[in-house]
Amino acid sequence: MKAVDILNNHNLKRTSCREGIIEVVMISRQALSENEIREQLVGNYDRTTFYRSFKTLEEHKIIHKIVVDNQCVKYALDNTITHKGEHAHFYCNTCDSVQCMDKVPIQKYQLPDGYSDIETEVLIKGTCSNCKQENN
Amino acid sequence: MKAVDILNNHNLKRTSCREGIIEVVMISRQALSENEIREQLVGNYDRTTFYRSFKTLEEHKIIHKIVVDNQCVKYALDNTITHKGEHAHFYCNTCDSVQCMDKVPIQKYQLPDGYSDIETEVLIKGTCSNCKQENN
DNA sequence: CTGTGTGCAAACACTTTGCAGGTGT
DNA sequence: ACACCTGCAAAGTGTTTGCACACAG
Repeated sequence: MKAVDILNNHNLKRTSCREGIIEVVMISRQALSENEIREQLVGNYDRTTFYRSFKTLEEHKIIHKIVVDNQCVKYALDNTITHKGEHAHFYCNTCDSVQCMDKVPIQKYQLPDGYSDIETEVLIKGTCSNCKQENN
Repeated sequence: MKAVDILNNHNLKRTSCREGIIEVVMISRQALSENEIREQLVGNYDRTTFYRSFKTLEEHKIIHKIVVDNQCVKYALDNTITHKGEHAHFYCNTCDSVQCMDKVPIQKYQLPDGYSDIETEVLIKGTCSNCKQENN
C-alpha cells in the first residue's frame, strides 16, 4: 500500500506534506517526533502545516499519536493501516525512542461494576534492546 | 496519617499550600486537576506556587501525576502513601474524571528479547459507573 | 473553477526561570 | 538567622486561529 493510495482511500487530497508524512512514518520502525519527521522529509513545511496535517491524518485514523510524560509526542502508523491490532507502546528511557510492540497485545482488565471500557493505552518504560547491548 | 505528618516524614517545610494540596488530594476519591484543587483550597495561590508545590510533592512521591491525551493533567495520592500498589487509571470520556483503580493491578507484559521494563502505565478510557447510571 | 491546503503572523495556553521579599524551623 | 517558599513579571515552548494566496481535483 502506497501513501497515495491511503490518501485516496480516505478521500483526502494528495498534498506533498501529507504524502511525505505517511511515507516517512510507514518506513520507520519507530514512532517519530515532528522533528524526526521533518528531517526525513524532502520539502520544508511550516509548523502549522504539520499540526494540521497530523490532525487530519489522525482523525482519519491513518496515524496515531503516542504521548510520553506529557511532553514527548510521537507518531506512528495506525492499526487500521498496519492491521496489527491494539498493542502496547514501549518508551526507552535511554534513547528516548518509542516503539509499537506489535507482538505485545493489550491485556484485558477487569473493571469494577458499572464501568465500561472503550480503549486501553499501555505504555511500558524501560531500556530497549539496542541500548541494552551498548551497556555490555 | 495527616498532611502535616506526611510533610514532616519527608523533611519538607510545612506551608499552607503544600498542606492544603495534600489534604484536598487525600480526601478526594478522584484525581484532581490544578483548578479542581484550587477550588477546594482555602487560600489563594499563584500558579507558579502550584507548579512548584506539585513538583516538590511529586519528587518526594507524595502525589503522582496522571496525564490524559497530552492536555488533561490530574494529581492523586501516590502509592507510597496509600500503600495500594501499582494500579491502572481510568479516564471517563463523559465526565472527564480520572480515577485510580486500586483494585485493578497492572498486568505483566512479556517483552521481546533484550527489552527490560521498569515501569508500566495503563490508562483505560471509557464510561464510569456514575455516568453510566445517568444514561439509564 | 471551487474547495481545501499552506505559510505567515499573531494569539493563546501551559510551564519555567529570575529575583525580591516573606515565612518556617 | 538562615534556608527555602512565595508572588510577580517575563521568557520559553507547544499549539491554535485568521487571513491571503496557492494548489488539487
